[in-house]
Amino acid sequence: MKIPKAYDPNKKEGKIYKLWEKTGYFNPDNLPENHKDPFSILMPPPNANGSLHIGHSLFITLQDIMTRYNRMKGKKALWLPGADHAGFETQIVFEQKLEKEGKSRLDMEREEFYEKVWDYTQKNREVVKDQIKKMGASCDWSRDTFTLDEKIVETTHNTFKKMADEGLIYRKKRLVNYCTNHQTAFSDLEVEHVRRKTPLYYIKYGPFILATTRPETKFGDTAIAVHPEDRKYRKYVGKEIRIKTLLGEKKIKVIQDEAVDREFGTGAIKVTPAHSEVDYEIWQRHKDEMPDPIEAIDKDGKMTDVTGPYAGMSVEKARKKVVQDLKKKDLLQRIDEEYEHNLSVCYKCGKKIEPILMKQWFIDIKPLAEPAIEAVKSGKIKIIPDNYKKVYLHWMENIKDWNISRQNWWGIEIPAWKCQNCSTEDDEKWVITAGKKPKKCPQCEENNLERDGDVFDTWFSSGQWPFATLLNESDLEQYYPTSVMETAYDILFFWVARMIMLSLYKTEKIPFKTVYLHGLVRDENRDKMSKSKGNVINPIEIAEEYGTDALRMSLIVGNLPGKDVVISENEIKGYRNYVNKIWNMFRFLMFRCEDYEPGKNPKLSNKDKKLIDEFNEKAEEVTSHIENFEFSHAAEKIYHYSWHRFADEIIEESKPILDDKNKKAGRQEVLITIFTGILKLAHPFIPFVTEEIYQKMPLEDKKETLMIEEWPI
RNA sequence: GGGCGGUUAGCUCAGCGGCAGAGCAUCUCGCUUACAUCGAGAGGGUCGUGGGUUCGAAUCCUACACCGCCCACCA
Repeated sequence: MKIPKAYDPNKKEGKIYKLWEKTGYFNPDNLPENHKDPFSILMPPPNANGSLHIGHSLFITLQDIMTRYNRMKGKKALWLPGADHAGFETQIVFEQKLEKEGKSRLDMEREEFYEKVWDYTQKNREVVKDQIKKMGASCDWSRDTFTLDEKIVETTHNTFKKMADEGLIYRKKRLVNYCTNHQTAFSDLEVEHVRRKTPLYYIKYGPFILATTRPETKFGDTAIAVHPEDRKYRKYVGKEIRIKTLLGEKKIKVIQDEAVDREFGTGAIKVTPAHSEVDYEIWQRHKDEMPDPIEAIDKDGKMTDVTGPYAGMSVEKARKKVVQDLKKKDLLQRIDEEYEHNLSVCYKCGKKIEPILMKQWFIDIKPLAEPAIEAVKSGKIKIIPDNYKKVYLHWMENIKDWNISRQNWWGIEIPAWKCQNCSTEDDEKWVITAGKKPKKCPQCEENNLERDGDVFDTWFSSGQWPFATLLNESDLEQYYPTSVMETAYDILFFWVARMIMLSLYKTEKIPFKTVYLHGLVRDENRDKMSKSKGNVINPIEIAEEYGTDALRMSLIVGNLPGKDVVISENEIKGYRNYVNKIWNMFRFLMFRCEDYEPGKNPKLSNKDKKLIDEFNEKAEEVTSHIENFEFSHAAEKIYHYSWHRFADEIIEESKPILDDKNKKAGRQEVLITIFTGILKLAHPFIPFVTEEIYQKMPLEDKKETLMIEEWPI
């Protein structure tokens, strides 16, 4: 057998993956009969709107390690892959693409746009699929699921209908986070807060001086609020006072509310329920003392008609003008330019989020949160690392109703129709179905129904991923609840928390037993990788240059749960060397064991036996690390043992022994046994090179693939 | 404002009560028929700071400093 000096991953990996696919063992239904107990992981579906990045490689590697390990352990291992339509995100990516071509979504009908995005995602899906394969993922492609597959859409609709029937869905005009740039509302999670310096304006309101950063919202003022214990304003409380405004005189009531901070500004604030979260809540508490909210800003971020001469102006322009005019009319006391506060911005475009009153669909979330809290508190769901348990519980215990409607085109449409006959402005009559358009309104019995048009927050459907993907009965029975949910810590609330709530609600079972959270991948300078910084490591290019196995090792060693992982090309190069080292151990063995016959069981010396025992001890350690989700330690141990113990010492010591006719056979047996053991232990981490070698090893009872070999110990 | 994590060799990080560790990088020597993508060897650390517990502290407690992250309605 002629064996090249260096292992060339690029030449081999594609072929090896094809071999694995050919065996069919990625699909647990095809595994040999002795694989009984199920093990299941659902892949967090990568977005079908771009290509694989290093973060994907990380989770693919972690999940593949768990899957391959459990498969070798004799489990009926299922790793179910998928792709995410990623509603809002994809719409933006696609709109940017259109913009580059000089086109816009608004030039076409909604159906046409939808079809185009559909085609786009389907193409991308194929690209991503090939890239996942390139990473060596041993997932079951026969169960590959797209988040817009019929069964997922149906499930989503069903859940919505069930919730609506049980009174957990409501549609209400409420203050929502609205991005005037993207023209959609968001849930609280899509809003980011940035620290900004904003001028704080002190405006005269009759006898009051009120501090605000947003003078342009003054047209929406419906009260002045002071703290209940603040004595200095006591004489005004409960009274309507007359004030001079830019639009003439106005009467406004003074109320008391705990939410007012006496230290802020002058201790009295203007209440603008239509454009501020705090103020909205004050209004909720004082409805009988205050008029209805006045909307001064519309969905386009323009001033409304109630603002008189300012109507139609953008918020920014209006603010400048209002400040100017206040000065002119001597209504501005002073400006504090040094004021710093938190500004809400869109997580995607970074532009200011405008809180405005809108009708949206909400989930009454508390009833869902309670069992989700219990599941984690009781330990039925274990979170690794465990400090995230606290983070999860804190969020869950303070959860707010979830706005699930988005004003986008790309996504799953909300199955709700409004009866045009029965609805009034204040009292809308909606018909909610499990997907199909209703024939008539149950009230007026006529068909004058109009679809809502909004789509679901993508996380509402992905939150149902665990049971939606396993819908056929035998899968649900065997693989649900799944064994592990492996994902990044930054989507703990977005996704993991929602999966727990929605799964418990719909199936009355936990969706997974363990949540393993990994960190973000950073460059040598600990910077987050981003295209604009130019520090991205493209996993596909790296895999082509150094091999997927090397990339996988570098992603795993030094990577602890919940912590960010730093990788560099230099490090990857180091693991490329390691992979080659393994290759050369194999080369040495083949060179010196040409006359080795498997299955002969030669007599072993005491020293030989000791070496085997030593390996078994190592294998036990590695196994226990994997069982405890300590993949970094497991990989490091295999690395260290195979290189610095097996190659540096055992092989070196064996050289003279292999020259000794009497001891040779026993030593060959030992070396081959231990090395085969190393291949097995290392397989989940570096599947390609180990498989390539395994295929060429002279072994008794050799399996079709190392993938289904028995785990040592 | 609340919470979490971190601070150990040049870099990335283990170790978490008993002689300071690994990988990468650096330096020296070596192309010896497995491998120069290699081998043999070397240098390099008051374990963030102060206090405490202990026979013994990188490890436990406590205060502080700095870095990072998350949550939060401070207008």
